[in-house]
Amino acid sequence: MTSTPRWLNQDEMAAWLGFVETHGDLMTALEHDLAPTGLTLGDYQVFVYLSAAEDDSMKMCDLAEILQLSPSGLTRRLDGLVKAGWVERRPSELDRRVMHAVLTDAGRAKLEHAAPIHVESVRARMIDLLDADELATFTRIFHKIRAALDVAADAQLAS
Amino acid sequence: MTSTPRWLNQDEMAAWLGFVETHGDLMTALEHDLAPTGLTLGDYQVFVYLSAAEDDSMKMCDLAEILQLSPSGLTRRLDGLVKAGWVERRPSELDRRVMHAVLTDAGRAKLEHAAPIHVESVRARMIDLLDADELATFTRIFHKIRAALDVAADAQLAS
DNA sequence: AGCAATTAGTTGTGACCGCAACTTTTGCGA
DNA sequence: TCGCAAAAGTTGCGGTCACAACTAATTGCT
Repeated sequence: MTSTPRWLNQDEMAAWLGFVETHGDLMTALEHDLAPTGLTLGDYQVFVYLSAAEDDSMKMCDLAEILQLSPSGLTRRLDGLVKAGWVERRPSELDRRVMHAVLTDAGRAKLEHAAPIHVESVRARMIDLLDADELATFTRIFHKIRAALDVAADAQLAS
Repeated sequence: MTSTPRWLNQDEMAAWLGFVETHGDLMTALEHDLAPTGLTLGDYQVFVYLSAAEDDSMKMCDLAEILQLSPSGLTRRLDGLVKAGWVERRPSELDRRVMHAVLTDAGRAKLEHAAPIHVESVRARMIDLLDADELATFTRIFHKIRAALDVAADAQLAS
């Protein structure tokens, strides 16, 4: 009953390999650009989401989900940020299971210093390379991929 | 002398976040699809490049570069494949510093079993979602990004 | 030929992260 | 109200990987 595999043709292979191989190098370059600030990309992402949240504060579980991190992964990542004095843990008063991660003044200062550097890095290595059409197509493509992943996850859940 | 940072506008932010966030989920899904074969994506990539090479064999340093892995990273990854009997280490006869990684018969059988599963996974989660124009744009975008990375690396080297 | 610089690969060390197990707290159905 | 399932977070453990230091072999320059 198995049909012949629908192998990738040359164009499809080029798209796939270009994507996979370039992603790694791009992230390495961004990490390198950000390094002089003393932050990793992981640190930076925590700052971004916390600074965008109400009271510079988020529940651990929400933060873990948005960062695509396991609960234990987030615990360990926060350990480093707390030790550096950039983030505080604050127990919730409403639900004593919940911990909030809160950006400190030092953390906010660190972010404000790093943000222009990181934005310029992302622009120079990706965004500014694309014209308006390319940007729109790029966004649409990943939106489609995301949607398919979500559908598959729902189907998995329903089984 | 510092000018106002050129923050990302809404469209640019959507493109960037869509890319970063979706990549992680996509890779997780591909890893999950491949898991029933007993292979990780890392294992699979070694197989792909070895099977495409002359004599199913590659020098460690070439393999490390194409896999975007440090020398030590490749040593450890091969350790697992060798232990499983899928790959052999063979010293070069021309240069006694060099080790070749060689696909075994068991490794080739494993790849031939896994390949259709992985290809279907990549198609379902990405390639088949794109029309011809999108595929071409996608390829062109990552080609641009890669070229910019290479230029930057050359400039770094020349300094 | 002979010595220095380079190259290939491995190992020690430490960072990061996921899974599973566990504790504490909350929510819900009988 | 009681009791059990579910949820939040941490810790132990194992896997993966990069950096630095090291060994062995080759290349190049004199």
